[in-house]
Amino acid sequence: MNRNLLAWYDRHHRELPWRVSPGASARGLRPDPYHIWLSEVMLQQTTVQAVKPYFDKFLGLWPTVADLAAAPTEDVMAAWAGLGYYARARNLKKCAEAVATDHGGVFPDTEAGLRSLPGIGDYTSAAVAAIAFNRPSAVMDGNVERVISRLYAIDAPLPGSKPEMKRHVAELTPQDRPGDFAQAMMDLGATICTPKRPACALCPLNDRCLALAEHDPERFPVKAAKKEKPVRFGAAFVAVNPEGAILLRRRVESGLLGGMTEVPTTAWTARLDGGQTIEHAPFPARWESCGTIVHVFTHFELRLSVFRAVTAEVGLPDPGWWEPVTNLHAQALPTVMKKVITQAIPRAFEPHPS
DNA sequence: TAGACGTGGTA
DNA sequence: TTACCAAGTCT
Repeated sequence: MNRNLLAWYDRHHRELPWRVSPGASARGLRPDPYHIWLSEVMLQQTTVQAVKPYFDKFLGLWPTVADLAAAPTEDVMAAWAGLGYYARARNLKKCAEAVATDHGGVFPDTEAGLRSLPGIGDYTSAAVAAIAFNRPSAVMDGNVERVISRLYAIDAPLPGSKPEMKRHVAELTPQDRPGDFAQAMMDLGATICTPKRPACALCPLNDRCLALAEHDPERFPVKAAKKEKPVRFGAAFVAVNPEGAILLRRRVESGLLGGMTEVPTTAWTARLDGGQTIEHAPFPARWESCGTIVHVFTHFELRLSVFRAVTAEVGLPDPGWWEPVTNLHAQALPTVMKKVITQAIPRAFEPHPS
């Protein structure tokens, strides 16, 4: 089974910016642990395509973990803006600092050592240990869960079935080439053993897949039913001053969009109850309605009424600051806030003639 | 332990 | 268009 999978990986592995190809790996070339760690954190709940430009940007800005550890947190948050799950960026910075100060700038080379660092959980510690250090750790992400659940036709629903699946992964993981094995399982899940319409005819494991034998691989993995997504309402205020700057402020460090930049908004409530009016604007002004934007988060849908005003204000409000519209691209603005600002100022994020 | 936590792509 | 999904972690 491992021989089939690794032979398939040797021929069909994906070429990725952070990856050392299996041929080079066989000649003893190891990937940079910093690159592997950075890519793994970015890839948490995120697609390869979305990660690639961010990975390149981060390596350009911070070529080593020491550079990242020394960077201002606001710069890291701004560079991460748009990638989502911003706790990852906060923990990324904390982890880099821990590696720099507590580990002499060198990543721990064991699963347990990695697991103790901020933002590194069961999956990432196993993945970095296997891929960067060739440790035979049991690497299980969503791809591997799908592959395993089909190989063994596991009827018990996720996430309860995780321990059972992890035992199978551990038992399958070879002492030889464990890093390639982990990447092979994930590539298989991403390209062959896909959620919909898996390409079983091309699968190197199709001779031992119980789900295929049952003629319904799409039935796996079985998952617990999800809950309905609630709707929340609020208002957002885009103030433009005479110098062409807009009023921004920083969100608190924890929770939703923690540490990111926003325009002033009302609280986001479950009902349109009158708490979304211009009385809640950061200051009195001739606020004009610009319509609404809708943004869907993981656990709720947000509908924001957007207002715009041109003000005579140039002084520094407290809290907050005036940021030139021409410099918005350098801010730690999450996507929902870019939507709000674009609703009020349609060309705000277009390139400026200089 | 189950909920919080983003975003963009695909069918 | 709605629904699901993508290399999870933290509390």
